[in-house]
Amino acid sequence: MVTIKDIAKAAGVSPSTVSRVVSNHPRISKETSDKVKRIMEEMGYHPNVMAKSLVSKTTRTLAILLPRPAEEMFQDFFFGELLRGILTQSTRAGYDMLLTAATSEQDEIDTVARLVLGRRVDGVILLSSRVNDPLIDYLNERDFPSVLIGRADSSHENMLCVDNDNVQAAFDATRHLISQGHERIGFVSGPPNLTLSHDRMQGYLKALEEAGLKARSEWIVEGEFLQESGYRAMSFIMSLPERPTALVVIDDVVAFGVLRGLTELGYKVPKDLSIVSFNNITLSELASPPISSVDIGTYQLGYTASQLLLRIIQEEPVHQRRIVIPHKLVVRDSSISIAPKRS
Amino acid sequence: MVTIKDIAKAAGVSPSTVSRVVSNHPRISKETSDKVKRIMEEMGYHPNVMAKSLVSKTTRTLAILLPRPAEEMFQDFFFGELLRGILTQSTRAGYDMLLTAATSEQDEIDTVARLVLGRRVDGVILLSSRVNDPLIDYLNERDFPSVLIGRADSSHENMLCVDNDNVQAAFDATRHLISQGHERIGFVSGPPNLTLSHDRMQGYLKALEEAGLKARSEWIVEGEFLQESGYRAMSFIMSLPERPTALVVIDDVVAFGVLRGLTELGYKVPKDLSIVSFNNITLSELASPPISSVDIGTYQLGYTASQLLLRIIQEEPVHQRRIVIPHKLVVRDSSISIAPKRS
DNA sequence: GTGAAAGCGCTAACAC
DNA sequence: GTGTTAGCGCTTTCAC
Repeated sequence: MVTIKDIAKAAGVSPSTVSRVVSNHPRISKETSDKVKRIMEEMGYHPNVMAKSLVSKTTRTLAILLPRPAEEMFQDFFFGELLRGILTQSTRAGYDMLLTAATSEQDEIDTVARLVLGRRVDGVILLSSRVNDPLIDYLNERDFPSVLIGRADSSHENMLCVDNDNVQAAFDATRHLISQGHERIGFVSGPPNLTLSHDRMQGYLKALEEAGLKARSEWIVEGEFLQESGYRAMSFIMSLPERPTALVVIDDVVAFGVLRGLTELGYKVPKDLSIVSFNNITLSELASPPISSVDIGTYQLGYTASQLLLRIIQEEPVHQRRIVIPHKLVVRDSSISIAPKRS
Repeated sequence: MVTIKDIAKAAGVSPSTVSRVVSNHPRISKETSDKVKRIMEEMGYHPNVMAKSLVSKTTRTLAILLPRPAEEMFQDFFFGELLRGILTQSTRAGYDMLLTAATSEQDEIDTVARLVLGRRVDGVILLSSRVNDPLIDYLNERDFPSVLIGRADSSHENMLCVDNDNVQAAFDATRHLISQGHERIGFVSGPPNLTLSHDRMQGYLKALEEAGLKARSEWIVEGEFLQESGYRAMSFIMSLPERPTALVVIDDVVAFGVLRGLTELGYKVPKDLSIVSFNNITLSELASPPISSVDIGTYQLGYTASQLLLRIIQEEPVHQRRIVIPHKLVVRDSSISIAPKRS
């Protein structure tokens, strides 16, 4: 392994001079600089990252903290897109990304403690936000540079967030169904401890209320971000004596489960049941029928989060503690009523 | 930031004793150990990762080198599953994962040089293998611990690989179509510089040859791992005066593009064209009709690669330089002939 | 402009 | 069992 000393010796200068050449120190003569650079090239010198960060106290590395259980996330295709957004931005800025997954709740805190207190990374990006998230508490207490993709609950007002307006998004989705003539609309939600589930539920309820429609608790089903979850929700809802004519579904993968179950049972979408969901992954366009979905700007969510985090780390001024990425409802066949239904 | 010295001072021992306690050195008295541990707990001590790796010359970090362009990979849903396999195993072993993407070819070498020569990571996992890959040369020359997910070409015999038997997999897929009565079978391939494309092409050709069927060059189309690529391939093939009755497609996403195009044009699958593809992502089961696909054990591919790499790093004996993960053809509606066709 | 020296936080001989 | 010392590869005052 060739070190700064080896270069110094070969160039007949001191280690500090070599160090200065590497970091483009202003008052270093062009000659020495050129000579040292040539020798570095010849000897294949590369600075030792660990030694550098030991003294500089920065790592030029960010951590991505995967939600637990990570399985769901990976299965959800929009994760790849999110990752791509994060990676593009941070690579461009010269930062590396560390991917970490925790297994248990305790392990989650331990992992982040190791990264934060062990000065392993300069900042973290949190994916998915739960109500009363202990991780957010931990990071907040220590003032560690971090940004959340999602919304922090009210006890964490000063947490940096990149999020969608999920209340509005769900409102829009529900309004759309109402505009198609539906009056009996159900909601298939995700895990109740996620702020995401909570927000979308609010938007759904708000739209119903504004339209003077009543929400019925048996038309609201909670589950996971998994296909099976959609399948189960569908089974339950279709077994009700009084069924909704349309469904707002928390996630495309879940909607796919609903769609699949309906098809198996011989129901037609949108004729028997209309569907609108969220995230607009490739899958939703490819389903048959194609699923109407709210595009949440996944790539931009990741890209912006990474950008915001770097701004904090580099102590640049941050104007807003919460950045809202715009959403857009993409209407497809799954929610277009040919003949609007009446209750 | 609380360091080993602070603990030493507070406990009235020397820094080395604290270091020994941290690393569970055998000959340290239970009393001091307990006392030091208690104080560490109280003061919230966590070892500085950088300082530790500077002296130990290990980082307990592995790099995942994303293929370029990474976009394709991310869009391909099986990437998430692969990542999950890698992450599960390495997290279990106490290693962190660094995710890196390069932009240009030169940048690719620079990136890996920085990681390798800068002692940033202990090993790398390469995703996707190209013919004559300069990265593999680079890593090989320096004897740097690395594992390739895929097959290295013949000039890199000693590269560690975790792979499928892609020749056999494509052979199986093609045989299946032949057994369904097809005699005119086309192949939609991926980028020609990937060993993967090459291997699957070989298997396809071999199956045709064994069955005494002739391969026709206009029935073989190369593209990317993208849906649009499948769409284009479909357009081309369906515009031929003499068309195949079945298609082997390099990847599920591409097959999806083919399927989608066919549906748009009013063709029926499998009646007008049968399809078999590879990877068996969730999508293939969900398509209509569901797509027959070769399951390549994606999770296991990632898990095993990570395991093998750690074995190398820890200098444990490695019995085989190439581990083959078994594949399995999952037959679905897209390739089941009700009425076998004759040319 | 460049060199000498100290130190980042930790580990690992070598003493005793 | 535990302390002392040197040093991992680098940066950064402080001299000159």
